[in-house]
Amino acid sequence: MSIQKPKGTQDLLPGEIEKWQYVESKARELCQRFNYREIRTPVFEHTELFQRGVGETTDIVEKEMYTFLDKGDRSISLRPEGTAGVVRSYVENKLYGEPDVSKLYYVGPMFRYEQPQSGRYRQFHQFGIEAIGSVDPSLDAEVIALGYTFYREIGIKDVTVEINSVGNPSVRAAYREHIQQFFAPVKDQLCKDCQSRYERNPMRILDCKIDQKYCEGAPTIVEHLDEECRTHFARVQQYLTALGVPFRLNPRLVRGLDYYTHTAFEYKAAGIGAIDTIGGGGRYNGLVGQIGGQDQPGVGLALGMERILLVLQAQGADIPAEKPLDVYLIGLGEAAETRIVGLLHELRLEGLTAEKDYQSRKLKAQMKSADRYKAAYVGILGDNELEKGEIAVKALATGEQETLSLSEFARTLAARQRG
RNA sequence: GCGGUCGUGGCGAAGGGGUUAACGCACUGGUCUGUGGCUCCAGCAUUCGUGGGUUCAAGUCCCAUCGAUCGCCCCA
Repeated sequence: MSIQKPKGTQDLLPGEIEKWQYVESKARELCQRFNYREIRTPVFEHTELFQRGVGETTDIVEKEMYTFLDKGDRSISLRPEGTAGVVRSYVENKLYGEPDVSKLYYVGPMFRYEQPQSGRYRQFHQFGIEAIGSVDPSLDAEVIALGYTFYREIGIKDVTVEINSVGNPSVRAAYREHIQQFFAPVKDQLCKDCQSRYERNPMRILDCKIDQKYCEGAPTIVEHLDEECRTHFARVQQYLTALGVPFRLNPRLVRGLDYYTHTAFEYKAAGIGAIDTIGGGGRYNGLVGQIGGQDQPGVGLALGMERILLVLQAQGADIPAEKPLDVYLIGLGEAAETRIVGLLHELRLEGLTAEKDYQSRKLKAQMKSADRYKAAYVGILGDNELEKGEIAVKALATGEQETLSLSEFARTLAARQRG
């Protein structure tokens, strides 16, 4: 059997790739307006970076990483998310030495070893931003607003923004105990998953679809925030309102990465089957220090490209397709075919999109081909035209045909197509 | 890691033990000695994901395996 692509990966072929290019170009353009600059970091890093950054006990690190030993016996992992690498680079390149907040964005592949399903792949792509160097809640709000604006501008409808505060480490430790106490009496009635969540990540029980009945009246983390956390969260909400970003408080929102502090948020939209999260992020004060830098607070987000495209498709959004051809050239006979090659190049140098046949097909087949390419013009050159120094030019849309002189052919069509 | 469904030409899809594997789309050629989109005609799978088994006989039944897809966990 022939070789197939690895499970959970995809080939993005012409026809599909245009959609990616559209979404990516919108992302870059938006980042420029918000003054975020691109950063490209390796797709693999030392495994330790993710263990320290993402967190030893997270699902991502525990069971989803592509980890291997390289020839120097170093443990290497394909990046499962973007933040750790960006923060590592921030530290390694001493970007904290710069006077302003570092506002960075990235677009690229991430890797997680999971069973694929709708909207989930082993190699998937994220567009993300990171703003490092400030605790200002207006920065949290800006990050959330950028994501929201992005969805709006590429044409996704009905995006919901959910926010929560997950406090700081000491708030969270205290809250964890509260919630364990709350569920302790019903612990044995909880579903199998929640029984393990009880130890590992009790906040997740609140998210469970099966055990909702036991969740009523459960303490929320928001009720347990200390003064500093509460103030920060309130300010973020004020700024979001000022920015015109509608949001919903979700006291049960918990993210799967350990590094979040204070603000956590997710974007949701329907259209990907069982999955509705299309992006998320939060603040990560403490992560930079954990990775070994002089401590700096940060906030960021990551949006799933595949999920964006799935939602766009589900909503029937029209995404720019491939561009039609300006000119298709047909040469009849050896002399004409030779001349066609030069003419084709002239057209291309003039900036037009031009093509010819490479399969020695009949005139009729070449016409069909031009039609498939949606060519605006077909140039037909035969012996009789060649003798007169002319070329027959047919406009496919109208069927009208004219004769142009070979010397001004390229310039004439270029002028028309540019206009 | 676990569970459901599915794997037949470039694509969509019939066939559910019996001699030559429907049909549609696309494609190629002809109808039209140098002009596309329409019509009509012709051509286009020594073979049904892979491996093994049952049988006189296997796309068709059984097992395994790989893959796709959807779901669980978790998330993008």
